[in-house]
Amino acid sequence: MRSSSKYVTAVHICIFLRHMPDEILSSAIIAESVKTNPVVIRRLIHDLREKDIIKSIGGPAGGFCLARDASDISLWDIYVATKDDELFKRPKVNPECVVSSNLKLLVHDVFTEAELSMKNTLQQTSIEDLNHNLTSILGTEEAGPAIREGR
Amino acid sequence: MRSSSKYVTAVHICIFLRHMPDEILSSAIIAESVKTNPVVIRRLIHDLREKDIIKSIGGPAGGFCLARDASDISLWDIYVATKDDELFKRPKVNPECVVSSNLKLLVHDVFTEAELSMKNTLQQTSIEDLNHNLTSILGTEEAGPAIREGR
DNA sequence: TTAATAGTAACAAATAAAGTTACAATTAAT
DNA sequence: ATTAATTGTAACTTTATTTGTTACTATTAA
Repeated sequence: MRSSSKYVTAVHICIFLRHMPDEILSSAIIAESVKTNPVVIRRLIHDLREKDIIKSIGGPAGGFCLARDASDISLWDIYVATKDDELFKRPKVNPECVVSSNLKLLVHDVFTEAELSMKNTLQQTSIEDLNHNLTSILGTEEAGPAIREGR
Repeated sequence: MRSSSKYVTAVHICIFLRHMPDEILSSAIIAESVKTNPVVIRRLIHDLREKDIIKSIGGPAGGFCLARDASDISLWDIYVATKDDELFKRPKVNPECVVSSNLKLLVHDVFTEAELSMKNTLQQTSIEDLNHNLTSILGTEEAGPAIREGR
């Protein structure tokens, strides 16, 4: 996994779970698909569980599946669930400098507005939409999807 | 400077240069204000120079100033100048997985649209606007701005 | 009771970012 | 011309963040 690709990896996992419906997938299977460690997957899913996007089942034959309908999970929902920092990180404040000490206040409104305008776009695409597109892509290829499922 | 706060630091520098008009500020002075090393400032300004946002003057008494009118430098201009990665970083592709191998294609359009909607917002705020707001903030405080200029 | 799974903490390794040193190029002042 | 202060940039070091790993407890189906 590349640096801080948490969000896109979470999107990957959600599409993956939708694409293999009616199946409970273990962190090991998901980790194979993302090419990472099962613990990394369980950690990432922790955030998605809190927002009721993915649910987990314990015990043997346990694993993960979407917590609600894929059409009810938007890219914005996943963005909110996985973000832990501000969209634009600020350098540490220098109280000696009038620009630095007022910077947060100066940019707050416009940065908030920028994030909200992004929200309007990301809200409009659901995991169901993305899985639908994926199915179309696979359908137009010569070979059937089966041999490409790979895991 | 905190991790990857390049963009907001660039915004800081531009406001700082506008706030001290008719002055050529050295990387040492700017570094003091940002609480970092002069070389870090020169490196950051490199990106802004390429986009004609800041210009540099060599030799003794050299330094930096805005390359064009502050009202003609928007937060979007600075965003474009300083960004070096995609807005949402993707994990490395796993060609064995149909979701991973098609992920870029699946999210490309909506992520591009999200960035464009952000552009619409960031374009509307200029360095002139931010400096104007800063001046208002300082004006409403009890003490005059002079003793707060600090550097 | 067993075994396979999730949840999570603690730690290690890898990667990325920031800071530092050093020096060539430029240029204003003398 | 010489000097000195500055930018530009490369190379390297340090620090911070992210990712990966190990180890363990809790849960639960068989």
